[in-house]
Order: sequence, then structure tokens, then C-alpha cells
Amino acid sequence: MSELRVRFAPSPTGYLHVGGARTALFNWLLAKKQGGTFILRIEDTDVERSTKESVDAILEGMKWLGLDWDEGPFYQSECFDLYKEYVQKLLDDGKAYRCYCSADELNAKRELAMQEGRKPKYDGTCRNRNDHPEGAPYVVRFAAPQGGEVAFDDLIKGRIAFPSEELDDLIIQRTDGTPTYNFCVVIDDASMRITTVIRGDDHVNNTPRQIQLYQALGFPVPQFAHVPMILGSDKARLSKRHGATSVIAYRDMGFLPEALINYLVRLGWSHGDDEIFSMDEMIQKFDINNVGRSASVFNTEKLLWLNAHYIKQGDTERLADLLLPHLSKREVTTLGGPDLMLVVNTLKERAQTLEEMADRAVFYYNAPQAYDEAALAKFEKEHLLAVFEAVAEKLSVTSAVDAAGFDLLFKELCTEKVWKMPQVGQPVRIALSGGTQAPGIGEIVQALGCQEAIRRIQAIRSFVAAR
RNA sequence: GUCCCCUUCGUCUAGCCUGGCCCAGGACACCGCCCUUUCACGGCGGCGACACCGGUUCAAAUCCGGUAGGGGACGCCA
Repeated sequence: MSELRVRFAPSPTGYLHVGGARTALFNWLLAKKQGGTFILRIEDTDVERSTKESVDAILEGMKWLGLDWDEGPFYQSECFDLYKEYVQKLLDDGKAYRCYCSADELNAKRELAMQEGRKPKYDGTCRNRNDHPEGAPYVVRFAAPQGGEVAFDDLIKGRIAFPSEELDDLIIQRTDGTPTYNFCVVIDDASMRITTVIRGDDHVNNTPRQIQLYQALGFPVPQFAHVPMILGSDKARLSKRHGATSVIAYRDMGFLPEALINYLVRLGWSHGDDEIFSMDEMIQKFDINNVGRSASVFNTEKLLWLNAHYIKQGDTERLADLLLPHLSKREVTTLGGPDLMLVVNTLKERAQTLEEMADRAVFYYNAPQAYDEAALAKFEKEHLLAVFEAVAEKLSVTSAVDAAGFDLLFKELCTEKVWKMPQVGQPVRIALSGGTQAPGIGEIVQALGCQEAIRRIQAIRSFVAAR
């Protein structure tokens, strides 16, 4: 075990979104690679907006992706006493003070400053007052050190420096006595002995304030790595209006966790020209220094390609299991129907998602109720009847049992009757599946079984004959 | 408005630190051809980028300066 300690600290105000998942993944990878510790911490200091449902959704997403944590989940809401203690310490040391300015006053000042083109920072009204208005509501502000600059060497972005003038006295405790985020993270990261903070790059601006806090409290300052944002197709921050952003939504759309993980790891990070990574390869090759500095656009097409890849490579039994819920969604029951493993095998090379696979699997369990008329119309009625009769005949006496065997049977038929393969294949495909887009007819017959195949051929024969 | 960050094909990116091997490589998407029993898979090929302007240098995607564009932050949210 190395000394490395990292954490993923989502706030439970919604589900786990892909951006958060990627941040979690980078943390996890680094911990795995270096034999460090990965900690999960729930940042629920905002009691108003945090919900149990969100916590569950986040844990569900993490588990589905396979991002297991070594410690936690810890909840900030359970550490309020600890935060209070440190607020008091800062107060006692004269490094924090009570501020009696009302939220309304502050908002007004902020707006005015913005209008006048000034930096909307706190003006320090209460910083030097010594009176303590009896019973008046107050917040506690951190007295930010002034002068000079605060700088840090970001593992991803390099050195970043802020003039201290830019940093104002941030509120560390609200009127209601609860601590605020920027204060809690520092206390938590310090008390959990986090050595490397990997988080979204929207936190860059918080970092100097947090560093001042670490220093004021006498804590060692961890290393920081700010991961660039994930954008939507219009290059704006990825949000619901760009499509799904929830990890679980991707699961429900039929994506495999390894595909999402592989996609996410390549968004912002690269290892030469490599595209496909197993978890082990990722762990072995991951290096935080190779994470890019610029934001990247989420591209569903590539995710789809990766998903198709993992479906193709996937273990059939596992895929069959994963496919089940997608089938029930379509009210398809596999009971008494073809072996799902056989079905999945015919579909692995043709589906980009499990949803698509389920769509394509339906006909195996529900015999066609209607046929693709346009496709059927391409053949003469007499020809169709001849094909169906010949095929039914052949199938009823064959000893073939697998796709290759059935394919051979169809080829023989072509030779005997002097038909071209498409003249047989297409009508049979329509008979068996209802349409023209389906696996090879040999494969279908194998999955369906001769009996059922014959039944379907006779059904379409009557249908055609009746017209 | 102020501060911080970013900028290579439509998209993800390699290369940039340690200038020449780059008239820029890979992948997705797209287009074409091949394979073929439909749809796919697969194979082959094509299209396609160093934001812009200056400077340094024998030589710049790579170093320096500026401009433009984009993003983020500025909350008693996290």
C-alpha cells in the first residue's frame, strides 16, 4: 500500500452523471495503480437539497461501473461537530470573525459591484468591528490572508497562481450554524489525510481559498489535479438537454459498464493510439500526467462503437442475463422459446446496444404477425410458394442441427432447383422473422428449431397462397 | 465586468516539455469499393485539422509575444 489517498466526493443532489463518473474513475484508477486508498465521501452539507434517493442513485451508479471504494461512504452531515470545533478554533485564533451583514445587503453590494465592473468580493465591513450585536444573526467568515499570491502546481494544468486580492473572506458557517462547502472539504480532506485531490476543473477557483484554509488550520496542503469539463455537442457544459447524462440511464439504454468506462477514460486521457482498454490495462497504463488540459465533447457515436465492440467480445451467457430485463420491457418471455444463448449468439455482431439486441430478438419468441410486404412483392407468387414448399419439405427430413448444416441445406436446394441464393434466402428470412433485416437463415433455423421453422414457413405459405 | 483556464481533422486524440523523423499519426462518424443469404461484422481506400497575427531560428504544431474565440469561477450551492 502506498501513501496515496484519493477521494470522490459527490453531492447527493441528483444521480451520478457521466462527468462525475469520469472523475471517480480517474481517482479509482490512480488508487489502483499506486496501491493507494480510494475513499467515497458524500458532500451533503446542503441539507435542503441533499436526498437519500440521490445517495442511493450514486452508489448504484458506482457499483454498476465497478468503481469500488476502500473507505466510506462517509457523510459530511455526520461531521458537523467536527466542523464546529474548527470554526471555533479559527475564531479563537482571530483567523475568522462574525459577520452581521444580511444576505440582502450582500446581494445588493454584489450586484452594484458587477454593474460598476468591479470584482464582486466582500468589502470587509465586519472584518474589523469589535461589537457583537446582541442576538443578531451572523455568519462566520474566514479572514483571508492578504498580500502576495496563492499558487499551486496542478498535476494536470501546471502552475496556477492567484493574487490574494482576488480572494475575499469567504463564509465558513451559515446563519443557521451549518458549515459551508469550502470549509468542510478542507477539514475532511485533511482529516481523511487525502494526499491528492482529483476533481472537476470548476473547482480551480476554490483551490486558493482552500489552500489558505489549510494553512490557517496548520494542515498539510494536498496535491491537486483538476480534470477538464465534459461538454455537449454545442460545446456548452454537458446537461440533460444534450441527452442522457446519468450513468444509470446509459445502463437502461443497453450499454455495458465496460464500454462506458472505456469511453470515459479516453475522454481527456490517452495512451498513444490505444483505444480499447480492459480494466487491468487501464490501471496499468493510467497516468494523471497524460490527462489533457482542455474540455472535451461527449460523443455518443463513439460510445456506441465501443459498446458494440464489447457486445461482440462479450461472454454470451452474461449478455443473455443482461438482456433479460430489456426483453421483459417488451413483454417478451423466453420461456418455452429458443435458447437465449443461441439467440444472443446470432445477434452479438449486429447490435450496438442491448436495447437494439432486444428489439432484434423479439421475433424469435413471437412469430411474425405481419410480413414486410414491399420485400415480398419483389418475388412472383408462384416462386414464393415453390420456395416455401421446397424448404418445408427439406427441413422436415433433414438431419442437420446447426447453422452450418442448415446453410448447406439451403445451398443444396439452390443447386437442385437452379435458384440463386437470394431467391431463397430472402423469402425464408421474411417467413422466419417477418422482415429482411435478420441474422443468417441458417442461424435462425438453428435457434428456432426445425419444428418452429417449418411452422412459420407453412404459415407464410398459406398467407401468400390466400392472396 | 473581474479573475482563472483552454484552443491539432465534424468529434475523441497522438505529437508539443527535450524544435527538424509531421506538406501532422490513430480512432469514431461520413463516403466509396470488396466480402455476402438480407442486415450487420470484417477488409481495403477516401474525405478531413496544427484558431489568427507577429517574433526567435538554417528549421516551429512544437519556443516567445499579442489578438480572437470558447469554457469556468465570482453563492449563507457543492
